[in-house]
This record gives sequence, structure tokens and C-alpha cells, in this order.
Amino acid sequence: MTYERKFEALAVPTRRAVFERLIAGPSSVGALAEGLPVSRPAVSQHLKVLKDAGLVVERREGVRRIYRLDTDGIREMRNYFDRFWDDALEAYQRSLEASDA
Amino acid sequence: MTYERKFEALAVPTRRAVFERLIAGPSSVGALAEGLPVSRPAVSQHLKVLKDAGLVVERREGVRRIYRLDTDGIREMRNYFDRFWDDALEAYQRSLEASDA
DNA sequence: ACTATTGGTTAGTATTGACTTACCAAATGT
DNA sequence: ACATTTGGTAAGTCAATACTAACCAATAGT
Repeated sequence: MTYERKFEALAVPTRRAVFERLIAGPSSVGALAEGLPVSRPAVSQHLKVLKDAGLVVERREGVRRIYRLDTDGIREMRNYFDRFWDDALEAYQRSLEASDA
Repeated sequence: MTYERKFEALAVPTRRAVFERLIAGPSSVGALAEGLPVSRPAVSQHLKVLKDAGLVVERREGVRRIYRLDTDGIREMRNYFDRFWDDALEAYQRSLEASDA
């Protein structure tokens, strides 16, 4: 559930495509696979990685499994970025001032 | 200069380590390599990827090359994330309401 | 019970890319 | 001019992983 896992999960183009299709709303595995140029097992494997990274959650509905975004995981990642960028930019400002002196 | 490139650049642990060391301030290639368990050429290659992704910039200083964060690129990425997450969460809210109906 | 549908899992393959070693180029000092 | 320092580049290797095909498990309908 670390931010590293989320980074690595979203770095792969196909996996990012799966994730971004879920932005439009929850979907079954088969429906996701139809809109992508890879096989259903490939989509299933990507969903597992996304789930383990805390980016999506799964719900059973009969024989289907409906995947949707994990809003907590996403918010967590976003919060991390906010802090990260703030720190980075602040440190850079400090270094600029130091070299000006 | 797409956000995809930035994602992929930061997904690799060693490369992320290089980037995060630059948060503390600008540095030469050799200095970066000393603090990492990989060779100097490896660091050089990672810096090239980070530079091509628009995450760091380089400045020559005699025989040295000093790398520092590209604040514009970082800010751009952060802005993208902000929009991205907002859209994602909003779409999810919509889907919740739709399924409640 | 049998069939159909959905999707997770396994095994094997092929590609990608991170890394090292060796080499080369450019700037500085003596 | 020559040696030194710094770092980018090229070639080759090896490990990681995205993908497919085949198989299996579970649920729903008849």
C-alpha cells in the first residue's frame, strides 16, 4: 500500500489504460478487456496489480466481478504528491537563496 | 514532456532515488553516484531519462554538470494530478448516485 | 445434473530495460 | 603539450515482466 507500488502500477501503459477506463465508472473484467488490445487474462493480471497497490477495489455480482476505483488509495496518493511537491519546491527555493548569497 | 513519461521515469526505484536526492538540492553526477549502490554511468543514464521527461535540468559548471529539479515540469505534473484525481473522484460520485437510483 | 458464462491462475515466451565495463570527449591545471 | 578529472555513450548481459494459450473454479439457468 506504499506510494511506490502505486507509482509502479501506473507506469505501465496498458495498466494505466485499465485504470483510466475505470475513471469513467465501474466495470466488469470482460467489458474492460473488450476495449483494450490485450487478452482478458492480461486485464485480469493488471487488475490484480492495481488492487494490490490499493488503486482499485473489487465487488462480486453473481458470476461477474465489478472493479471500481479505490478512492481512499487515490486520495492517499494525491496527498502524498502534494506534500512531496511542496517539499521539493521549497527545498529548491532554499537552495536558490543559498547560492545567491 | 507528457505526464506518461514522468510517470514511467519515477516508477524505477533507483531513478526515483536519484530524483529524490535532488530534492535536497542540486548536485553533480559523481556526487549523486557516490550515495547510490550503482555505477556512475547508470546514474548518468537515469539523469538522461529524468531530463527527457522534463523532471530535471542540467547546467555546466566547468568540467562538472550540475543537475537540479525542473520546477516547471514538477508543477505541471502536480497540476495534472490535481485535475486527474478530481475528475476520478467526481466520476465515482456520479456512478454511486447512478447506482443508488 | 448438465451447460454456459465469467474470470482467476499457471506455464511458457519474448521483449524491455537496468546495469556494468570499456571507451571517448571536453574542460582544467601544470 | 600532457595528464587529470568529469561525465556522456556504446555494447553486451541478465533479470523482470507483459503477454498468450490452456486450464480450472464458481455461479446461474434449464
